[in-house]
Amino acid sequence: MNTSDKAASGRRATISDVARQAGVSPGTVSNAMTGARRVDEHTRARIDAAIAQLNYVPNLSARSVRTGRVNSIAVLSSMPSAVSAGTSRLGFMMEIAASAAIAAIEHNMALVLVPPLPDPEATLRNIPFDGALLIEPARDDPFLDLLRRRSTPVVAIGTPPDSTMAHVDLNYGATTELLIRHLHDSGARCFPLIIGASDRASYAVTEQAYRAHATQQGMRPQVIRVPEHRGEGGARDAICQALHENPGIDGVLVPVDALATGVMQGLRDLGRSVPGDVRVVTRYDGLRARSEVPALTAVDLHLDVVAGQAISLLLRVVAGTAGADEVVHAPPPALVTRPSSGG
Amino acid sequence: MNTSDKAASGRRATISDVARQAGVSPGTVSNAMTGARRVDEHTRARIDAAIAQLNYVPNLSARSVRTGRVNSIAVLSSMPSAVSAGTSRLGFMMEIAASAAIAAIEHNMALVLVPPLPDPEATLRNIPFDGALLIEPARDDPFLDLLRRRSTPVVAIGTPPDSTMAHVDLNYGATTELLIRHLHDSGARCFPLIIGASDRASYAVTEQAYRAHATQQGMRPQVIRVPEHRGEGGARDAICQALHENPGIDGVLVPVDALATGVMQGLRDLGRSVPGDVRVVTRYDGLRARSEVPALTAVDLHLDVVAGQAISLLLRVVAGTAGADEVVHAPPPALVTRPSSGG
DNA sequence: ACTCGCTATTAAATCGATTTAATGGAGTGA
DNA sequence: TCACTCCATTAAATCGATTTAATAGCGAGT
Repeated sequence: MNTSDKAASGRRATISDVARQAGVSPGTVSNAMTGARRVDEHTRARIDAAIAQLNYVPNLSARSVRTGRVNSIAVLSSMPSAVSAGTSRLGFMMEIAASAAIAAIEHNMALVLVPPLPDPEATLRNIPFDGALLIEPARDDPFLDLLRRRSTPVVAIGTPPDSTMAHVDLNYGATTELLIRHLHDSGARCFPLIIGASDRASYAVTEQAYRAHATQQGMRPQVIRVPEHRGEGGARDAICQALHENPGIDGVLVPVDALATGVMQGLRDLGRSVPGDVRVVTRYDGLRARSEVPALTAVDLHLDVVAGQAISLLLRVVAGTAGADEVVHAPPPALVTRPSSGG
Repeated sequence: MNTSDKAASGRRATISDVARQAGVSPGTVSNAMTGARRVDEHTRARIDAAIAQLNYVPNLSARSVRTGRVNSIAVLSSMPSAVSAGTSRLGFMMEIAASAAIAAIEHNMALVLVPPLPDPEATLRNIPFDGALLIEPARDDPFLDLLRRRSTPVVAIGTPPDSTMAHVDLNYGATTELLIRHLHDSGARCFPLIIGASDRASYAVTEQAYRAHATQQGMRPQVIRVPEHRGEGGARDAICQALHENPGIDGVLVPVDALATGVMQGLRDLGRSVPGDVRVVTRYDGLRARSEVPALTAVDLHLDVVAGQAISLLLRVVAGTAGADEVVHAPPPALVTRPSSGG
């Protein structure tokens, strides 16, 4: 059944065990497995037999020490968990992660999940990865700085605050215009924009598109910024106050889904009907948007495609065949009409 | 700013660079970092200073070669993707993964996502992990066999088909009884059970509880098994045929959410109203159940808690402080009443 | 003064792979 | 026959950490 004492002693077979069994040197086994150099056909056959016989599985850590690559990609999001997680912990990040995991594995890369945490530095110190997917980073994103210092390849999903970074463009402008036009078409003439208070490109672009629409339509623009860490509660308070000051509000543009459910709570508290009195639209078409009553009109961002684009861009950055500031564009967003806007 | 030529040459600092800078040996630096042995207070201070100065981050692969541990846990699901993923790729697995990632990181473990794939063997060969979370394994689960051969520690979520394996008990029996009682209370007197065709403990236990109810209430039991790979379509066909043969059906117990949405499609096709003509209940309260119209009555399985239980059990199995057949019990399931059952 | 024990430290071995530089043999051409 | 190239293979160096076994220094006990 076997060759040496060591190999029989129950521990995992090593490349040397295989080499001994096949009557070759470890280097040759390595070449046969990785394909780094040619190996004679007959020799290769003996090696393959030995591998099968010893049930050999290469030690990936040992390989990584030499190659300097660990074959894994991290998905990072520093969005406060009040927003990114919520009760069911699903959402934007997990939807991307699910598709990214599949795309990654097709390139023999593992996908590791790095949830938002109080101490990002200590967290990253213990997780090995060759590159990272960073989800909609804010300007003061704690992960971003760490990754820069480590000079780890990064691809952002969504335009990053400083544009000197490879990313997948999520078409923030087109998405906002889609939502605004729909709000307008569904009869809304006076609607505030509710966004988070941190400095994200998505907020900036959204605000810009919103203000453009307002001036064009002669609507008085009202941009409400809610601290992200307050989550739903902050949005609820915000809409209540806004309606108190201006009862004529007949719609709300609230791109972040967690803030949207907060708005819905506020409207229920005030006894306003949706979509009768107020039409509500949000951006991300996730669990929250769909299980709200009534369900929220949202946008299909094609996140499965986006995840695939991000992974292949990242792999190219890691390999050095793409610049560290290359940009790819997500497919055009598509409106998903639901009852919250009268659809 | 630095010490040796090598350290200045732009490459990542190693433990030797730190040692040189602090005027000690690499072994002492290692001891200071890992806490394996005592290190004098003053020495430690010099080492900490050197670490900060050189921006040293330990090479995790090198560490792993020695320790034999890689500090990561895989989440595996071999449920065919027609069921586990679906359009939006969310679901049971991702909900567990999200909470498990947080629980894992709190123990300095990374969580890697391993989606269902055509070639499980090749997949696992390239992913390093110390232990695995296996989601509701079937009897012929391809991952299970691989993990056994590698003698990798595993914890199943949900009772596995052969019970010789550590797992978190998801209370299949109690869950089914909850759903059946609710169906009965909502007026259903003749309802089939629709489950997948593969050999899972959840199906077996569910079927048993269902048959017990049937004999007790004098209802003719009808258990319909749908091939899992056919997903929604299979369930739609199944309910259509069942209603054709027996128009008196006034409810459906369909625990798998992907099959439940198939049933809803079938009922729409036949023009049956839900919950008016037929009451429908499912088990997993995910995206599908919530975004169905009308939304489906389901069960809160407390998956966030379950994920935490699974991770800590797995860590104990890895450490050897828990038997490879230990069982922990999930919190009792709670009914989530929705319109599909008239709630 | 001498031994014993204890602590902090170090030099060297080790983990399991990849990669480099060296080697031997076969084939070619003059 | 000799010199030369080409090829598959190997021995040894290497990656960066941890761990073992050895050592120096010091204080206490007799």
